[in-house]
Amino acid sequence: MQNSPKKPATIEDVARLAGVSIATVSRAISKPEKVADSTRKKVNAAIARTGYTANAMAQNLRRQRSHMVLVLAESISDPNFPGVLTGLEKVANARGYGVLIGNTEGDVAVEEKYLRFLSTGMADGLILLTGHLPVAGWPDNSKSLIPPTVAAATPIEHANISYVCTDDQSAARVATEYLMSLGHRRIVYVAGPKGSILSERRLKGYCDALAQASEPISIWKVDGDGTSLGGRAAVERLFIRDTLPTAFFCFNDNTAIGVIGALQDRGIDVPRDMSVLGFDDIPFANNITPSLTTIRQPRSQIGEYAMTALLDRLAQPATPVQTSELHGDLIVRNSCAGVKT
Amino acid sequence: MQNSPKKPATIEDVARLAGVSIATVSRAISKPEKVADSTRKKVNAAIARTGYTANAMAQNLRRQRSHMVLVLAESISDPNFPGVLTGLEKVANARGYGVLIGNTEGDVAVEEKYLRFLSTGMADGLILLTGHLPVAGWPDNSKSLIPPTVAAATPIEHANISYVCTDDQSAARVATEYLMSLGHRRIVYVAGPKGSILSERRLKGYCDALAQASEPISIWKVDGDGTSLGGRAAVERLFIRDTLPTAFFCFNDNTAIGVIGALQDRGIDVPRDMSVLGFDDIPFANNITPSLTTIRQPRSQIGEYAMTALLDRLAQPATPVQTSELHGDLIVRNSCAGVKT
DNA sequence: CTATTTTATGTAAAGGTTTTCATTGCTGTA
DNA sequence: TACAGCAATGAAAACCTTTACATAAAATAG
Repeated sequence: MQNSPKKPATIEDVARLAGVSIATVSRAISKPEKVADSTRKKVNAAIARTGYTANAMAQNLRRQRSHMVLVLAESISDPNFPGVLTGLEKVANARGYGVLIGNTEGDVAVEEKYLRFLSTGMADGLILLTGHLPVAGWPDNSKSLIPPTVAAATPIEHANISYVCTDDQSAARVATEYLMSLGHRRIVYVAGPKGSILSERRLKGYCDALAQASEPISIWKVDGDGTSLGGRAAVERLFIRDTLPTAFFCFNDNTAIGVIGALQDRGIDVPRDMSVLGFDDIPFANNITPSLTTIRQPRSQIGEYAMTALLDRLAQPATPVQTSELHGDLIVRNSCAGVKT
Repeated sequence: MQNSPKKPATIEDVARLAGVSIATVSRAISKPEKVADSTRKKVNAAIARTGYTANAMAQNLRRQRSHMVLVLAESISDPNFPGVLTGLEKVANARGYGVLIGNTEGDVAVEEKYLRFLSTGMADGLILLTGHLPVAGWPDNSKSLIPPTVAAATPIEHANISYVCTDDQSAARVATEYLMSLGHRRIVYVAGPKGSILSERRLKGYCDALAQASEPISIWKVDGDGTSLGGRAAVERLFIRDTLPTAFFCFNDNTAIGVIGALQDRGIDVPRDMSVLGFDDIPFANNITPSLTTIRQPRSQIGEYAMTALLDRLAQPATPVQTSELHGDLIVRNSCAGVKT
């Protein structure tokens, strides 16, 4: 109720009001059992009266910890991002950490800026959603100290970096097997961006499934770029040929949506005439017509695991680098059907 | 090239190496013109050799500024969020500020947690994307100091808070006029969530347009909730009645997508039989069939304006509270057509 | 009742900057 | 020649905590 003071209260104000030393106030807050009941009560009363909150910067400076984690993302518009971030935030908050987001848009200069930021000590750890090291050779030949790092959603193979992502290969195998179980034999894989590790991993699963078939089925891969436009373009290129596939397994849902759109434009009914299967289970997968059969990435879980791995490492630097591949479920909706006889 | 040191270099290390005092090092960095050329060169060399980066916490403590802004969002999955955030980040980064994101999911406890966080001084300012004050009565009856605040995307009417958002009313009027120009006279407004300020603002614009018509057109409003399911439900309820609308103006694109889906399920062709118009121009608006005619919210611009307003206020506390309503464009695609004769 | 341990508190250093103020050595003017 | 003014630098205070160490008082053991 006091008229708002110009300056926020410091620990010294509290100490004076409570008639104790600042050390006692500090202890009353952080190690209450170390302080006498009566004093603790006085201190708490003083805190309440002054509206005191400890200055985080002073704490951080003293403790040499910022209790912040930097998340570097290629693009926050990526439909997978919100889910992963939710998971990241959930465990970060639970453990008293804040989450800082850096949106790089693939710009190396921006990445470097965030790296410098990191070296100012404003963050204790780094989560990479970019799928690559911030700068070539980092951290090995970097002058500055680098903090614990974990890659999420897209794996990064590096001795010093844990990663957690979907088990793309198994999931892609399951997806392809599902199409095969519907009778499809001409299944095309619409790939992701050139050089995408994720696309390679999914391609492998697709090949695995094909290899297991009783009769031989040949691998059929066309290029894409992970966007719906890329999906459309893939369809256009395919229709120049004589033989057409009966099913599409797409690198991701965006691609699948483009494929479906292009097929519909050509008067082809999905799933009656052709089947389309995606990957990701983005929020919109259920909103298009036909609703999309796809693999669900456990986004939130990926975030939770990644942050847990990072914070464990922060708390206990000796914790070994570990990688987890999480299971992705096949979500059956209406974009796949039995092959036309 | 030196073997990585256990501890990061401090300003003292640099000073020793350069043979000057720490004050000079500090000046050489922040006010280069205040220091002799020869010394500056020595200092820079020392900085390069040590790989020194100033400890941000110590700087912040001393300067009483964290150079961080907290962005409180209801949900980072909101399709408008990435665009706004991009704008926010753009100007924040350009002006040396970091952006911290708090995802409240509408949980008051979480909001309060972030508010406490704010009062620790870890952020200098607050951007509210939530559409409401963090806690009832805040900041008026709050004990703790509250930092400069601006609301973005959803206006908050408060004497102490600037806001920047789309000029919903004008945009909604333009949208409705467009439908009228196509010959529609039975236009239904599918509202947003109960009590949504945004929905009210758009409703007003819709009414404005109707009021201007040469012949009287009656207002027709049905409930929705801002989701595609809400849109579907609205259609179901509508089809119990005798008279049907010829056009839908929807609170947002998600609603519109639900409406289109429900209409298609009933065998109604959009736009031949009925027209549907959305609001937002979310990334997916172009990916559905038919592609969605809608109002584009200038998301990135909203973010830029909001952050500019906040940082201006931070730099110059006397800057008056100001509100901006930005123009939203009508994006004509394929979900609206002339009324059937 | 003394000697020892335990408990509660205070003092002061440390954490890494920025910035005010004081000092030194010049340059140029009277 | 002396002095004002200026440029370059350094010493030290301030920012606000946490915590190691010291001290005093109280409890326990012998």
